[in-house]
Amino acid sequence: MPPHLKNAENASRVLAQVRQLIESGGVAADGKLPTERELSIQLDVGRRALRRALDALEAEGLIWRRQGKGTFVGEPPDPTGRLAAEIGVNADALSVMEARLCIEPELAALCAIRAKPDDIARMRFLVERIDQSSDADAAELWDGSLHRLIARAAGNPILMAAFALVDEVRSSQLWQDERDRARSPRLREIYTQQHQLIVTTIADGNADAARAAMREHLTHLSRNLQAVRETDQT
Amino acid sequence: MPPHLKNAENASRVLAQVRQLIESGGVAADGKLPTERELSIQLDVGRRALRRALDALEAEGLIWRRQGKGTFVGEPPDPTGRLAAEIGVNADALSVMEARLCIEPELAALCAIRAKPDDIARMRFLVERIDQSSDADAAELWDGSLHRLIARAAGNPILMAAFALVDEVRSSQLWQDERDRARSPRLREIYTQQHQLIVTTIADGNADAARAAMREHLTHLSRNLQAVRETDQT
DNA sequence: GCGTGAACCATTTAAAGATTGGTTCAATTT
DNA sequence: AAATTGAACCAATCTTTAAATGGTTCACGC
Repeated sequence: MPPHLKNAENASRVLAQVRQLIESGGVAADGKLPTERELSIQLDVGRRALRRALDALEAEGLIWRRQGKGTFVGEPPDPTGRLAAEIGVNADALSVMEARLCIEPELAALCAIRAKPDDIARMRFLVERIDQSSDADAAELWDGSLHRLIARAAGNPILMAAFALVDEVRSSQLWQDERDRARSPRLREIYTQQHQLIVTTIADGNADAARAAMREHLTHLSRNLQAVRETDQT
Repeated sequence: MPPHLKNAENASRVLAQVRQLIESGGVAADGKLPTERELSIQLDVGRRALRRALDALEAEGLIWRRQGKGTFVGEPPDPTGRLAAEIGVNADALSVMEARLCIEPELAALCAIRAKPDDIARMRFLVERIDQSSDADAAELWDGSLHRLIARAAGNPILMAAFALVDEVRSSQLWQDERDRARSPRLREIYTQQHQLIVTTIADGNADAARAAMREHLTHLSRNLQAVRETDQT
C-alpha cells in the first residue's frame, strides 16, 4: 500500500464516516453535530483530518460551521430571511410595491453608472429569457434574476441588502405572486418592452433614464396589482 | 393652600424638574437618563411619584423605557434593528449617504401622507431640541430621533426595516459621526432651517415638497461629508 | 513534503450576580 | 375614603467570568 494511497483512503473514509453519522441521526434536534474534538475521538481520527473532511462537507453545502458556536447540518440561518419573516406579518402587497418603488429606481440609476459590460450582457440575456419563457413560473424566475442583477450591479451593499429584504418579503407572499403570474399576453409584451428599455438605458449609462424606466415599469406593475385586487373584492 | 392643589403642584413640579434635567444635559451620550432610583434621590421625590412623571413623559413621546435596561430620551430604536444588525452589512460613509438619499426622501413623502397630528407635534419638538442642543452629542441624538420618527410615521414596515438597516450601519461608524459633529454654527443654522422645512412640508401633507426638502437636506450632508473627507486627505 | 497532535487564538455560550424598570402591598397621609 | 408613599418582590437586561468551540499555527515525525 503506497503511502499516498493510504492517505487518500483515509480521507475518504473519514468523509464517509461523517456522512454516515449525519444520515443515521447523530445530529441534535437543532441540527448540531458533536464538536470537532468529540468527533475526532468518536471516529478515531485526528482533528486535523476531521477538519479537512468537514471543510469538504461545508464546501458542498451539507453543513455550516461557526467559530465558538459549533457545526450544524443544513443551511445557515438567514438574517435577512428572519427579518423578512418578522416584518412580513405587517406587510401587504401594496407595502411591498411601495418599497420597491422607493428602492429599485435608484438601484437602476446607480446600475447605469456602475454596470460592467458583462453585467449588461447578462441583463440582455435575462430579458430574452423572460420573454421566451413559456410558463409563468419560469418567467417569474428570470424576472427575479434580472432585478437581483440590477441590484447587485448598482454596487451599494446597503441598498443590496435592502433590496434582498424586499425580495424576501415579496417571495414569501405566494398568493400574491400567483396573481402576478396571471398575466395576459398583452401585459407580457408591455413588460418585455419595459425590461428592454431599462436595460438599454442602463447600457447607455443614462442614470436618469434608467431610474425613470424602472419607475414606469414598477408603477405599471403596481397599478396592475391594484386592479387585480379591486376585481377580487367585487 | 388647599390639599388637592398642593398635590397637583407636586406632580407638576416633578414633571418640570425632569424636563429641566433633560433640557439641561443630564443625559448620557446614548440618551440614557439616570435610573429611577437615582432620579428620585436627586430630585428629592419618591420613586412612585417620579414614575408617574416618567409615565407622562413616556406617553408624550419624550422618553422611552425598557425594564432591565433603563430610561432614554428620544425615539425608541425599531424592534427590527436587532435583526438588521445581524445582517452585518459593511459599507463606507459614501455608500451610507447614497442609501440614505435613496430611502429617506421617499419616507418623508409617505410621512407627509400618513403622519398624525401627534407625530407632527413631536417632530416640531425634536427640531427645536436639535437647534437648542449645546453639544454635538445631544444634537446627534435628537437628529437621529427625528429621522426615526419620520421613518416610523411613513407607515411602511418594509421601508422602516430598510431604514433600520441603514441606521445600523451608520451608527456603527463612530469615527464618521465625529466628523459630522465638527459642525460650524453656520452649518447648524442651515440644518435647522432644512429640518424645519421638512417638518413644515410634512405638516402640510405635501408629499412632493417633503421629498424634495429631505433630499436637499441629505444632499447638503453628503456634500459636507465629501468636503471633510477631501480635506482630510490633503 | 505532508500529515499529525498540541498549543494558542478568536468567537460564542453559559452561568451567576448585579442592575433596572414594573408591580404589589401595607402603612401613612390627605 | 382616596391618594400617596416606601419597601418588597418580580421580570427583563446587562456585566463579568470561565468554559466551550471552531480557526490557525507550529514543531515534530514519517
